[in-house]
Amino acid sequence: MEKKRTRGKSEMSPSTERQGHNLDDRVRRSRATILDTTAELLFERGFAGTSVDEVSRRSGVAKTTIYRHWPTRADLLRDACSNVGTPMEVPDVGTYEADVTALLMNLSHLLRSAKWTSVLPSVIDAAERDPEIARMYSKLQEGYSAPLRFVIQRAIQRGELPNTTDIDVVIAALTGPLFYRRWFSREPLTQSFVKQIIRRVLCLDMPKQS
Amino acid sequence: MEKKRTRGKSEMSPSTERQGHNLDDRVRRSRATILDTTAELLFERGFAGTSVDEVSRRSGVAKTTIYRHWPTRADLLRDACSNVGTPMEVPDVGTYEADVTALLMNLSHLLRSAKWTSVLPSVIDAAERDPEIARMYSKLQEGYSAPLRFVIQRAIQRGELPNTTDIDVVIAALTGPLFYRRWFSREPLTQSFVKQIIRRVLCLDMPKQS
DNA sequence: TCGATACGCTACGGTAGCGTATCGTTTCTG
DNA sequence: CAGAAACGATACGCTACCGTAGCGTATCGA
Repeated sequence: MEKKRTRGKSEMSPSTERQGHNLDDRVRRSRATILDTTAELLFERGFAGTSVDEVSRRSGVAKTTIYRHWPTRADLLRDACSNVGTPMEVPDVGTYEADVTALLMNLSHLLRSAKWTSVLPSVIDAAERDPEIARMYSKLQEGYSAPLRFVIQRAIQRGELPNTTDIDVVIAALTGPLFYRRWFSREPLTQSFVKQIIRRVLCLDMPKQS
Repeated sequence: MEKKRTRGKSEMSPSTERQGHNLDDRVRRSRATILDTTAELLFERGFAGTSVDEVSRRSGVAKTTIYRHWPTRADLLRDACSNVGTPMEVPDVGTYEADVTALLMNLSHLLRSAKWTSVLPSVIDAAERDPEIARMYSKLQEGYSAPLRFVIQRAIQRGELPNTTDIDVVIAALTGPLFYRRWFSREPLTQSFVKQIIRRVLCLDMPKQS
């Protein structure tokens, strides 16, 4: 039938990379294929809709092999989730405002188009009841917010922000509305919206209220 | 299978029971019990973890009876979800800032303690793939944001805000960070945090930069 | 009181999924 | 080339769940 195993570039995930040099090539290929297919299914069907049988069918890897590498379904899903997301680079455009704008525009673009965004509610839902997933998600979350945190810290050092600034509050004030728009209100996430948020949070133009 | 009846009360969807006073007491009791238990299970186990069998076991209502009122599990869950949430009252403290503060303090309290918050990610996850649930959730979301929308509109009429204000942006800017804190960053949702968000978004005191 | 309606109980068919076992085959390594 | 390790294929047992059927019982309303 259909074997969509791509033998081209065996790209391996960072989590398995550390033991990579000691590992059999077959192992690396299997793991990569399984993880890729699992992620793909997660994006399509979410956490609850992703089964080991389906991963096996779609990937062409025998179910036996899957269980040779992950003792249980939960372990596989956790492993596959722990790599979702798109690492964002730290911009250095010169000013705090420009940095923030670059970062948030990038983020809003991801929220609009990146496939992995469709699985995030599943992960958060799972984290609500599974402490292990909660831990895994915390690491993810750290990664998401790291660039923005860096930019804010740099702005403080540069004197663009008072050193009493609560960084976590600023992060929440800036990214929270984007996340809200993507998942909670489900309104379009336009560039205009992002700019207005930035203006408000950074208090760039002052409304005329006395 | 007889569908024609002596009385005009043939099959009614439970969600459209405007004629509740005409209903058999047994029907009202059954539906209420089933819906309550379903909601309870949803809070505990989320969307995927709530089964009809378990609702039957816990509620003591026969599974047959459940299927007499909801044709399928999805219908039951959708119906049970469509009532979650806590209706918030519109405050009238006098000023825009005070109104917003009252509302957001209330919201943050709900986000910290209300049981139904644990099921919201499940609903949002389901809405990501099921358009019918997406519609149902849209109505929920409208209800959540209605009080704040009203307060903002009133402030515009009072002249406290410019009439060019984009209401949806303000709603996102104010509530987004709270939601972010509750589900995405999983940091504590303190009163101090809420106040800082309000200060920033309303640009109350500001080190206007430059 | 009496008919209509709702309910409870039990059982069932069907499906999907998890995780294991067996055994033959391929592929890496020394 | 030979042994070891990994993989594939198939089958299986088990559980949970969905949704339905049949039939007897309880309850409502007139």
